[in-house]
Amino acid sequence: MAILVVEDEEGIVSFVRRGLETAGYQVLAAGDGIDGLTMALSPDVDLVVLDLGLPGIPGEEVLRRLRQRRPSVPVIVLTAKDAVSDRVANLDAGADDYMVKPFSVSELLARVRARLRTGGQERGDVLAAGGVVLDLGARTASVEGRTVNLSAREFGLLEVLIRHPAQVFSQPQLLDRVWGYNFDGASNVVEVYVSQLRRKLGPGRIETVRGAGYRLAGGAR
Amino acid sequence: MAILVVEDEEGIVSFVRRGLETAGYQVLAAGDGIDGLTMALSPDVDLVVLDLGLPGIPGEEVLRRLRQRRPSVPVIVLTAKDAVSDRVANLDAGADDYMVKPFSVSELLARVRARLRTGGQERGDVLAAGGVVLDLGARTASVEGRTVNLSAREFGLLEVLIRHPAQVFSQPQLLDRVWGYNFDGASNVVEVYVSQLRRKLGPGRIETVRGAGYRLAGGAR
DNA sequence: TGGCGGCCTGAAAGCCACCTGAAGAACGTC
DNA sequence: GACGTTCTTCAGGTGGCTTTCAGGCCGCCA
Repeated sequence: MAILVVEDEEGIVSFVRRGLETAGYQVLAAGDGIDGLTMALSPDVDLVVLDLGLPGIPGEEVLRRLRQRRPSVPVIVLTAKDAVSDRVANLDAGADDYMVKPFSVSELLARVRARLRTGGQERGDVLAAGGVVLDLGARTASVEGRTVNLSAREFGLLEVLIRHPAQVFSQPQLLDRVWGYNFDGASNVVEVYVSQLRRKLGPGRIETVRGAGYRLAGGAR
Repeated sequence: MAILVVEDEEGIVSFVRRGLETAGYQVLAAGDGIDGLTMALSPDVDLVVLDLGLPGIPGEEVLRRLRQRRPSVPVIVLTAKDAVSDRVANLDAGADDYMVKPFSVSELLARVRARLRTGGQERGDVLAAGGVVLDLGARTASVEGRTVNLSAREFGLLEVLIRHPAQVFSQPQLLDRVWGYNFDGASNVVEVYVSQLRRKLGPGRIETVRGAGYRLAGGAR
């Protein structure tokens, strides 16, 4: 886990650095807003500790720009002010948490942990196979990083397939698992939904095994 | 202040209990992970002392599940291991503090006090996600700096959603978490409240996932 | 090569999940 | 007890999703 500290006071940087490194984090530091913003845009940075009292660009501006480019990275703001209105203003501006100077290292650590825990990736189980990623908690799907909108049935069908990559499921099996029907042979719903899924996922993701059923292509991608 | 001790060794339980009760805390005890998890989910419990060397469910699993349901409760972990990697692993897994056996009662008390001081109120009194800020103390929400006041139900619903940004919750799940119904089936209260919340928060904050439930829109802040 | 059966897919109809205004019931306050 | 607020139920309306249907395609086999 890499944490970026954007702070101009040398003393605070070394003091924070020691605490974070002891707790097992990798620490990067930037002395002003420009450097801070540049470094914060790197995907290697998992969390940002940002001082608002920076020389040059105001910290609020750094925060705003960072939010535009990387909306999901947790940011903990350091400030000297403690008015409630400031607090709310900062949270509105995109900070995830807020600390007033002076602060203790243990307090910082607690907030870092809390942010990496909840703000980071609190997602339910994520399934991935054949270049397709299914987030069961957020109910989203993506192919090669591209987000795909799925309806309930489409999602259910893909979930069954992705839970058992490369395994072939017959139409009756899928009808049972996805639709809950125990009966009825005269419906081509499965075919229709496979067709729709293929259109959304792109070609080559779902394979037909003639006379047997369908499977998710499991190959390395 | 009620503290839950999850520990299978009788000796340690009575020894810890005596220390905590002398210091004025109310003490609950559980002998295994299942009981521990059940009791820890009660809102009466203000802090959890968790032994990782439990019979049955591994303590790490208890910790993980507890974090999903009650992200804000402070947890102090007891363990026999002292490797730095273990320590980091536990903190990442959701522990707020960490003690290696054997330990002294005074050390435990110091850590309990520290946790109840910082964790008790500081954390979790303001939540922010998806452009919405929830002030748990004032029971208000604000969107883009504009304050909106919410009724109890509205607040409860929004709190569940904002604690798990981008996660989709089904109507039965929300009925359970916000209304406490175990089951009903024929009610559209959730729909009505989502509708009211949308009116107050403005469009685009709460998304409907047809056939699955609702979620707080993440991303753009 | 022709025929058959399994599979594909566009389009249309029906359904059902969801939305929302309104009204009555429950609650708290004075 | 009267009032205002909040909670819940109800009913009508809407749109997206699901399913069916029909026609065409394609692989397999005689």
